[in-house]
Amino acid sequence: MSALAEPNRLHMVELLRDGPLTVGEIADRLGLNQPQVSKHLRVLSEAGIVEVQPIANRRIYKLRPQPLQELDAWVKSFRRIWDESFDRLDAYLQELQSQESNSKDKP
Amino acid sequence: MSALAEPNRLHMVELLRDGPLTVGEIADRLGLNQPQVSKHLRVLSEAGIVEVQPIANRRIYKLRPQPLQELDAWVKSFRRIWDESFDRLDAYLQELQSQESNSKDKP
DNA sequence: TTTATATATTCCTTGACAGGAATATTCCAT
DNA sequence: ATGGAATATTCCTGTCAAGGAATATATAAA
Repeated sequence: MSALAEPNRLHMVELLRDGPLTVGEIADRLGLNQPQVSKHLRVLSEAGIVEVQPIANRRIYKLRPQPLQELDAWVKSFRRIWDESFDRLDAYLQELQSQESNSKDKP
Repeated sequence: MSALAEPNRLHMVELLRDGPLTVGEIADRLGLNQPQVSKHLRVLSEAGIVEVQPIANRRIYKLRPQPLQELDAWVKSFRRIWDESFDRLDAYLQELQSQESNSKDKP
């Protein structure tokens, strides 16, 4: 997840959403110079977010599905927070209160 | 998204998935000391991921739905990458090739 | 075999950020 | 009013990561 925290890398991922691209193309479209793009792609690659296929001179990068699927699953685990109106604040307040009275009752 | 990049903060968010919690409780369950927890919560709060409700002495933190919804939407925009078998590598290779012959034809 | 193109790597510097320790603040209880 | 809990803030320090410039590597082209 920290690989996606860097803004330029996030942009790269969004670029690659529309299909594979070459290092140079990414650099062009994002207005970055080539070395930084290579470095960022290296990070994305080591995070498993991206994979590379060498074609002659160039290297074509494309997204790997798995990490996105995992992220999707992770986000889904929060669904009930907005699906049902999931507040639990009232419940929690009572919980707190009962804890306090417990510790008062048995000093 | 960079707010979630920090491992402890990610853990906090996962903790809060099960309901609101107090600063002290978060510190206990994650084995962190209180000042760091407050600092991380501040970051999460400024990122809009978390909101606070003061109750007497304590501050109860809970998740806000919106950022998670947005993240969900973002991830969904990548669905076709694994829904349909979305490779586009072949297409892209031909694209590359035609570009090259173009630049050769008009020197 | 030399030259050019595409990409990766290294070195350096700078800025941001996390953790630790100490302190400030706020509220409750006595 | 005073002491004590719960939380926030500040200061300091070390670490790490990003960007720039230069260079290395590999492949194609001449």
